[in-house]
Amino acid sequence: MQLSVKAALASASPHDAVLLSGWVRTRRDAKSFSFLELNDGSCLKGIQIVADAGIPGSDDLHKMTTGASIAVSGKLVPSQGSEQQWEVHASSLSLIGPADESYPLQKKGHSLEFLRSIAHLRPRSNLFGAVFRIRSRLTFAVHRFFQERGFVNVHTPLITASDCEGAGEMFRVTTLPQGANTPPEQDFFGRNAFLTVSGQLEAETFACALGKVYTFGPTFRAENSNTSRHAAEFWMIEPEVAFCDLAADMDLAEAHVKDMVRTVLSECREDIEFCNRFVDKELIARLTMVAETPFQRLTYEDAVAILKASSHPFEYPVEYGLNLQSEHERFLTEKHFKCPVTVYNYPKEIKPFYMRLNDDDRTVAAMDLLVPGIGELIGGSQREERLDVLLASMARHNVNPDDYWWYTDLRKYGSVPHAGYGMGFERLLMFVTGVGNIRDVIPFARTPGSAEF
RNA sequence: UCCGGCGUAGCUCAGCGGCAGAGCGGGUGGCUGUUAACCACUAGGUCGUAGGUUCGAACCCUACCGCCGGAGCCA
Repeated sequence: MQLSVKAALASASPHDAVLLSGWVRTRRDAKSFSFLELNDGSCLKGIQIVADAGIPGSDDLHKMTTGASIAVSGKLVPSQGSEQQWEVHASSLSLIGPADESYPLQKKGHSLEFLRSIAHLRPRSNLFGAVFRIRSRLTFAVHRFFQERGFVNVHTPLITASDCEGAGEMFRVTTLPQGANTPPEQDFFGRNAFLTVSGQLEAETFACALGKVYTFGPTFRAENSNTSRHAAEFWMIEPEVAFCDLAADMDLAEAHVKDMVRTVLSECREDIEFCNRFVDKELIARLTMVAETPFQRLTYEDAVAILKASSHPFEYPVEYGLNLQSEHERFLTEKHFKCPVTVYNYPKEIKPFYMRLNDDDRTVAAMDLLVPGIGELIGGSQREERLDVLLASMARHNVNPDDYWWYTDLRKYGSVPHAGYGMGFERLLMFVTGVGNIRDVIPFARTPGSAEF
């Protein structure tokens, strides 16, 4: 019977004939037999293979070094060793693909920086195996969370012609030859085109038809930002809900974060425990707190008051009308409240044109959800649904309404209050694994000056 | 893009003006129901690149490249 290592380790009873295949992590030879640790990626742990000298295939044992791929058939039996419940007594071995002495992964730990330089091999390490199994499970959980609540998934375009969505520099998409000075009318789309920085505006059109929608896909930013929390290509989750105000939007965001955290705690336990042991010793305690504690919620104005009243020495000034800096956000969530915090109602001057103007005429219905260790995990808002107010806001932000005729149309035909937010999927992964660099939670990171693999 | 730090063996690092080093990993041999096994031996180097200072540079200076941390922008 062909078994994954995960299935073999979870077996309830011995088995006379099993077949496993995977990669050798380590081998220890005795005179008359060898121990092999076999890992196939199905789970964190490997299974111990006991191979007596002389069985079919044992002539190749010396080639079954760390990194080699092999197939093993034999019996699944209780282990005599104290560190595992089951092991396989091999009846035959088969070397599938050897790995010579240049194989770069050792049995012992490597730095994350080195593993980044061998991104094609790092999923074979314990940490990256765990991170990418969690990433997969969380991808599934995102869809489950929204589908269970009646949301419709929308595939918004990756190529867009809106050239100023207010979310940073964009990559241009063109088929024109390099250096050509051809007008955009002669380009592939008959105009300038770019990789999307957000599916929000398109998602709004679908929310104003299907009610509750979400997008979950890659987005692109051509910002030259060189930090551990930014990538040029990253995945974003963007729900958009019709007949929804900011309070309900914040409720959804909080439920969403809690659901993601509970998912990894219950469905990725072994991998999360590995992260807790080797990445961040506070991880499980923090995630448990997040799953169980209500999030704090306060206005931007109250947040500024708290920051001004604190004796904490901030590098940047705190003043109403200025953006909260990273150090301010982290003080609120890590030091002051010691739990996730949602800050809402920001001054209209520091937020984009599409956010709904509040009755005070000074603030917009925006919210940022801040979490310990990461800072901003979610940014969202109630959208401006009143055509005249939206047009005034566009004018204030120097946005040409003609470029957004389809967006303003939504306000002309059956306009409704609606709201949504964006959650960076990699930021979420950093938060639930404790991994400190975005390059280590995405399979092949694209950052300024770096697109190897 | 700005500020700071770091580039020495496959990996992690020490050496900081006078013979190029250690641990791990690799190879060879031994030993052992072992499990980051253990013991012995052994191979392995353009000290990031280019220039400069000096009798002499891995070490001091300059520029560039790369990486890391922080900041800005944001998710």
